[in-house]
Amino acid sequence: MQHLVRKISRFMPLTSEDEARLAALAGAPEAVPARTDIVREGEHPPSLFLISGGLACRYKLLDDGSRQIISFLVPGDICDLHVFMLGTMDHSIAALGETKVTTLPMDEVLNLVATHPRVNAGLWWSVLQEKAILRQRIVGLGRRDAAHRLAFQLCELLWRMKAVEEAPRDEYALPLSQCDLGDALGLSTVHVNRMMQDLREAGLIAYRKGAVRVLDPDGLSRQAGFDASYLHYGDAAPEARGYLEALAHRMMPAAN
Amino acid sequence: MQHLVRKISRFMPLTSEDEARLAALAGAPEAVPARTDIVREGEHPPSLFLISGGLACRYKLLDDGSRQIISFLVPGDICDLHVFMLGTMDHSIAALGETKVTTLPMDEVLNLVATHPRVNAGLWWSVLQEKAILRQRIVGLGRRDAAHRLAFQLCELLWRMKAVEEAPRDEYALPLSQCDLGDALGLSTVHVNRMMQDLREAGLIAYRKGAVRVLDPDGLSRQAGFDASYLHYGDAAPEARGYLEALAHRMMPAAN
DNA sequence: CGGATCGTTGATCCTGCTCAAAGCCAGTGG
DNA sequence: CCACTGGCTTTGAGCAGGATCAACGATCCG
Repeated sequence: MQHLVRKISRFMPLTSEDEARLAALAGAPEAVPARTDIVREGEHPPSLFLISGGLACRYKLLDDGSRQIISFLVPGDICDLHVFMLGTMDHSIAALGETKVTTLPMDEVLNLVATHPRVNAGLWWSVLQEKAILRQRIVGLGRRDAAHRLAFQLCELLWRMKAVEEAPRDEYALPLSQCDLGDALGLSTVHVNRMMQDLREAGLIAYRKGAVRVLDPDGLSRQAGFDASYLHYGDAAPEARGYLEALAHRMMPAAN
Repeated sequence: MQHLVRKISRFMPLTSEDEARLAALAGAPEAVPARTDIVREGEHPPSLFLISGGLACRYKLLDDGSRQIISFLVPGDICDLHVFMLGTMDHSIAALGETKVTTLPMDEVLNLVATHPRVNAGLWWSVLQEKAILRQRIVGLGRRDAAHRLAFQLCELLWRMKAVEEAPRDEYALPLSQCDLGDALGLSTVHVNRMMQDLREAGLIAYRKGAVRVLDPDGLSRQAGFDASYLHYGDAAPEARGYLEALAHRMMPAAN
């Protein structure tokens, strides 16, 4: 839960009451083994799942058996926030390495967001950030070559991990095979391997036992054409604050 | 504005008051010439722009001068709903053919969604639908070949156009060049041309003067591997209704 | 030790890109 | 009315980024 608070705080500070109420939602983290589905396409999960450790991914399987990884979920990300509104999952979510998942009861979350506008805004902001990440991935898949895509992905994960304080000294856990990476980047395993070697030989990254260390963040960013502004950290709209105060006043006249 | 109401109604019916209040927001539609930017990357638009006719796209330009079209905007889509919360646009939006744009004053929209939970839900639903469309596009770009991508895109636009009643007899306006289509599908103009010919020769579509007629929707869907469920029309979560009623009660105790 | 999974390397192939040129309009101006 | 122009489509030929296929080494684990 601390991860979620950190992520939202990157956008807009929460009050200590907000944080306390959020923390009160979370049950005990549950360990999900590597390569296990957390939510499957077509289901309608009864609660929300918060990634509180490890790494997961959204993916779809195709008729021909191939798989496309749509996005990665890092600690602080919520698997199925959208089933607030949508009936069924249109994709699956799986743990990549061993992953910790915290269950948040749907009705309590609904109650919390109905009474705590900053929490509400923070959760919706994370939806918008995810959307921005998806857009950026489309650009990469459509118009960048393999080397750029890989470097970009490593940059993005570095920034997102840093935002939740999971990348000390520019090093973060990346518990996935080159095959997984290929499924995410729209490349073959073999080609991922060769690109990875290039990055290592260029002295930009080191990779050992499921963890990446970015040796030269600036160099890697330059090589990737990476500009973190699409992640919108610290980029709240001026209206958002005013809107929230208005909402807070409307919803909780006694408390304000 | 009628388009937006139709789109939202595909998800959850609005009351006649909701519709009236929405309609009251809209000023006169303004014509934007083809190939003109509506919103540019880096800006922070002061109002919301609703596409009320024609066709627009979100896109990013890359350092090397190439362009990736991220998604298409059909009538009823809102350009910059996310600047509710995010400070700056991380991409641009341009009219493809001549497009009609209606301006919605930000503060009035904020006021409306604060008091009309069904409208609020409908707008957020459209954000979630857009997200689902982005995910599907990632799958296409990462793992489908050129023929599938093109067929899929034509299917998606057909379904979205039908949802806002802009595709009578399976025909809809597609005012863009094959170059634009290539920028959307991650293909070269030349290759789009050849794939298009294949579809025509297969008797699946006809294309003349900026309009596509889908001659065999089932055949095209089969060829594309298209399954419309990701668009989530008519797929509201059961919780959504209960949540909305609770919100409505909380926000407007007098009105309910 | 045997088996499974993953990383690495080399050889070959193919989808789709690039380059180039020619046809096809629609608009424009003489 | 016709020549000219510019944007778009169409076609052909050659090229290349990355896929595919296949094999081998490394590591882990029962």
